[in-house]
This record gives sequence, structure tokens and C-alpha cells, in this order.
Amino acid sequence: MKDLPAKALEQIAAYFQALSEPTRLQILNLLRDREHNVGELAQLSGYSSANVSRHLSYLAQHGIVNRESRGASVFYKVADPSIYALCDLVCANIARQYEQASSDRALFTPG
Amino acid sequence: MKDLPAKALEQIAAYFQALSEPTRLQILNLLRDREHNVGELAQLSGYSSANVSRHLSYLAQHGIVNRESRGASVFYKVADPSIYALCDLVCANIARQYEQASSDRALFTPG
DNA sequence: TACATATTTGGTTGTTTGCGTATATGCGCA
DNA sequence: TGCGCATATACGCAAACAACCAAATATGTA
Repeated sequence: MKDLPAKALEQIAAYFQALSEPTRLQILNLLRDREHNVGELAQLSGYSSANVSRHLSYLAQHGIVNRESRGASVFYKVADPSIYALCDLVCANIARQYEQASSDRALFTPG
Repeated sequence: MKDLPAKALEQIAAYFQALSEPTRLQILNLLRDREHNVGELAQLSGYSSANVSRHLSYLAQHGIVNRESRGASVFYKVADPSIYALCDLVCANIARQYEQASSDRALFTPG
């Protein structure tokens, strides 16, 4: 990522956007250990099947999950486990921000 | 990131959302080598100063850039260079998708 | 074929988002 | 204080988005 054309930036932005929704992150979290079908994910997450289905198709369109129709139900699994590395990096950054904030606060509350 | 509460998911989602905009990515790309003030970034990117300023304040609110007022202008720099690692990971994932697509296509166009 | 279950999709609504424009704020300088 | 430059913010608009409900599609079974 050095001298990126507009098209590339749009693609990267779209990828990040796919991960910028709490519902989708929760779904991906549920898919961390193993694949699930729509109904299972709906029950586990508490969202409606329609809602889960829509988010899954969004994630599939962006190549983040793979869709496999099996029998009457449709199973989804994570296409690339490196998204969890992404999330871990973000978690680390957020944690660092909290550390920064608490050390800054310590400057004003030495007691 | 194993059993994440809703609050954590929202924070992670918000962080991704800050990176889900081509304009912001371009600004971050321009900040890769060194800090810049708003006017410089506006000129380099071709966007209006108001627009750049808006995006920068958004990025600053999410702890991605640091703001430093110096003289009449305001300089911004990347708070945590690990965001570039994030972008690189995403680029790798997108590239992998293209590889996958081209190898799939090869199945149907052996000639 | 008829029926039940699972998933997807259309249509609507309320909210969010990014941009352009204009205005306001802050800073240096005369 | 008044002026000019740099930055930030308020307003309005159009587009995108997510949740909701209902209807449509697909699959398996009797």
C-alpha cells in the first residue's frame, strides 16, 4: 500500500466497511470455531433470520464468508481466518488507547 | 476476542468504520511518511479543506491520528502506525480473492 | 402434489453519512 | 484593534444503510 489508485482504496474501504457493523462482527465471532447455518446463527445471536441472512450475504459478497447450501439449510463459514488477526490488531489498538487515557489521567490524579 | 460483550463489538466496529472511507484512507496514506497540516493534505488529495478537516477530526476522535496545533495551522500525524499493518492485511486478503477468482476461471478456460 | 421448514428477497421507514456551501473560530501580524 | 490566513463547524441535501414485516423461493417429506 504505497501509491494506491482510487479503485484500490475503494476496495479496501469496502472491506473495512464489511467489518464495521456490530451484528456482522458478532456473526463472525460465532463462526470462529466452526461453520453454522442461518437458523443456528439467528438463535445464537438473537437476531431475526432475515437479518442474519442479509448480513451473511453481504459478508459473502465481500469474500469474507463462504456459502454452502446443504439440504434445506445453508451453511456459512469464514473464508479467511486472517480476519480474526485484523480484529485482534484492532483490539490491541483500542486497548492501547485506554492505556494512554489512564496514564494521562494519572497525571491529574497523583493520589 | 473470544466472548465479546456488545460494547466491545461496537468499539471494534467503530474503529473499522473509521477506516471504511476512501477519502480517509487516502489521507492516512498521505500521512504515512510524515505529518502534514490540513492545507497540505487538501492540496495533495484534491479535496476541499473543509472536507479534509472533517475527516481528520473524525479520525482524531477515534484515536487514529493525533492533532497538534502549531502556529496558525494544525498538524496531524498517525497515532499508531499499526493501522498500516491492518491495511496490508486487507490488501493481502483482497489479492487472495483475486487469485482465487482467476484460478476458478482457469477451470472453465483451459485453453 | 401438498405441506412444513429454511432461507432469501421486496418494500418501507428511520437513521446515518459524506459533501458543498456558508459561516464561525483561532492565530499571527501590522 | 483590525486584517488575512488556516481551520473548524452549522446547515441542507442526497445517497447509503440497517431493521422490520411480509411475501417469495427452495428443499425435504409424506
